[in-house]
Amino acid sequence: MPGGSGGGGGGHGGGCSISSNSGNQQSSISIVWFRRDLRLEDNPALAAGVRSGDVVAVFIWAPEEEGAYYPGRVSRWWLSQSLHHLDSSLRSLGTPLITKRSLDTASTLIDIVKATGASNLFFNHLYDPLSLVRDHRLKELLIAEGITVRSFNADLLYEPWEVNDENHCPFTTFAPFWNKCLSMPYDPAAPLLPPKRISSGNVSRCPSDTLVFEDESERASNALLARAWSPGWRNADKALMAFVNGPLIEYSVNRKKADSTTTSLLSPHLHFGEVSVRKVFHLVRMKQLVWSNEGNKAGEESVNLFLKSIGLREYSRYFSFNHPCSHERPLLAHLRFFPWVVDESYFKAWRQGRTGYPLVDAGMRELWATGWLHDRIRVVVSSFFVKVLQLPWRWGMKYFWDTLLDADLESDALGWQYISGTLPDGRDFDRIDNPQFEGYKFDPNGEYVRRWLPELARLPTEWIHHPWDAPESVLQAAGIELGSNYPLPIIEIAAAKTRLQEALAEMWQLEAASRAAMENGTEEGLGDSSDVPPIDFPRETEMEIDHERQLELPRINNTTVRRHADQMVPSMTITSSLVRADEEVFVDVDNAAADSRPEVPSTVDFESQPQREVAQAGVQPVANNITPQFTQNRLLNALNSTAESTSTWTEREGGVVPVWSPPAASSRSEHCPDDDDPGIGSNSYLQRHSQSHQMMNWRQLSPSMRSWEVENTVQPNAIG
DNA sequence: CATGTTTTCCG
DNA sequence: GGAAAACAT
Repeated sequence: MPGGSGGGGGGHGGGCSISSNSGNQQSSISIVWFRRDLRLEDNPALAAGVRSGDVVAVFIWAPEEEGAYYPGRVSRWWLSQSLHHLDSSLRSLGTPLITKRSLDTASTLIDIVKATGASNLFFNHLYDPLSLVRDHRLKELLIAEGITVRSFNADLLYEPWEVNDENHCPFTTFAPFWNKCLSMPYDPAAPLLPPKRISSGNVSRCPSDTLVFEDESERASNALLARAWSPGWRNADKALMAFVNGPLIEYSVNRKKADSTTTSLLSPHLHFGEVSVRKVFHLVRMKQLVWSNEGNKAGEESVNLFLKSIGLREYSRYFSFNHPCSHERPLLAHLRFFPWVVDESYFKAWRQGRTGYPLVDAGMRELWATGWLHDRIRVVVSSFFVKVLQLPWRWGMKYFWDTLLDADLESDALGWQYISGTLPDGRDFDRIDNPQFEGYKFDPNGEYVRRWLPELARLPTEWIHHPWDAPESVLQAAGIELGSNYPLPIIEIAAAKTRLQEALAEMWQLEAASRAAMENGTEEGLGDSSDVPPIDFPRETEMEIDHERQLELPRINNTTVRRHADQMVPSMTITSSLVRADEEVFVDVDNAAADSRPEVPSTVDFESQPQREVAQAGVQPVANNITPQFTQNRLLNALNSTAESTSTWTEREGGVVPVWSPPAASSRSEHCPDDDDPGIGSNSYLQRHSQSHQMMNWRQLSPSMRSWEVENTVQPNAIG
């Protein structure tokens, strides 16, 4: 094995636990670095800080480090609210939250160390590719400064490296993974209680920066979010309790509904770590026990289903950890050859909810207006995106990232790969779901469509999910003129099916050609050139949106260079100006507000929706240089700073820490570190080519790691 | 009640 | 597309 391993400073646990200045553990000062674990309850890093003495609680805002994945507007709104909440609760226990604006997290942390005299740094693990690399590097830097660094699992039931199949290999499909999680020999760690009080480190020389999460143009839209959501860990806990004691029991019977009233609505809370997934798990399992004793079949079923969705979140981290480029490249190798349709007008129609398929359009408008979508509808719109429009899934993923309140890189990457059929257990590649049928399945009475597509509000249920079949007289009576008032289907499903067949044929052809080229040793030619280049998110995206919304939105002036693709959400005004009151299209807002559970606003003014094609050929020039490539380069640069081509594990106090070093830097710097990953073949490909199908990931690069695993069955979260 | 037929459900 | 479940005969 190539020696050294990145964890040079680490070695064994003892090596890095040498505290500097204070001999007395009791009085040492710890930095507790909050990231996506914005809670006081069941927060192992915070608990460790409190236990070892004085605490300096820190949040660092360094969005530039996120590259292409600068958080979207609604996501930033949530973050700002959540931080505010965290700050107040920390203060009530005795210490403030220090917030810092930074371009380089590591050096900011070192500055804080110097300003406060801290000797420990505690934080909880993250599993997205950027964090894996950054946190590892940062850990080494701080250790080199003489700081004790410990990190913990606060986000998962089990760390990714704990869950393996009988051959000690990571699972490549969800079902066995989740079965294994549910039958582990030890339970997930029990949730920790919040500290009773926190002794504050001296932060007088460490002032907070004021963090700015929204600009003027965003304020109005953001104000409306507060109507529907309450960020913050205390509120997350309330939401959890409300769900577990309420809708959970009906979860299984309600899963055919498109509306949000029966979902947990926990995902944004979970994304920011406002609630511990282990707490969710334990609570839900208690319920399961009770219902199982009562012989409540439906209740048990509900719990299993709900836990499965928790499992998917868990799996998304697992997946990201094992395949650090999962947000950028398909897992199945042959998918690299799929000829995606790079058509920005399709993309635009999809974003605007003007595809001509009511269920899809309703979903896209809900997403646009509220930052929220029921999981079912996410599947509908994304599957339409990939299978019917055949747009590159990464565009869709990026749009979700920009618009969803619970945007989550790992979950969304998994979701889009699942939909795109790029996972071994993903959806069938060649079958297209028909939005018309799904419409009658998830929205049998058309209520959902009518709520979000006022222009179809008067169409009878019989035609609501396929207006193109409706007789002219019916359309007239409903005030619909297809093609002007509401679009005709952007693509016929039948046409989409044949087009998909053709595309797949082409994909297999290219794949075969590439493989042949490889075998002839002429991989230069086809192998390289047909490697899917990173797909740039269309440049004008954010601009178009601005233009189209300009009537009602205060907008950033044209010359401003937006550093990120973002959405501007139309104002949601409580109005009946557009739709007559007697039509009952809109839910009474007061009633909605009276509900104690957070609810998506149900009233929207769609006056702003463009009613005719926006004739706009001129694409605004915009410097949107933040593309996925940018991320890749960043990742690679970070990786290149550690020289060894090996990966290994390092056990440190407070946790097992993944240490990730890349394969030796290749000359193809534009590629992902795991670019040589052959991915997994389809079944047929797999049989033909049994060697190359293995999931090559960085874990397999290191034989040393294997032996480590065998020797150590440490529970990483066991602290104290 | 067994058997054939249609529908539903897939992570 | 194939298994399981619901439905029909």
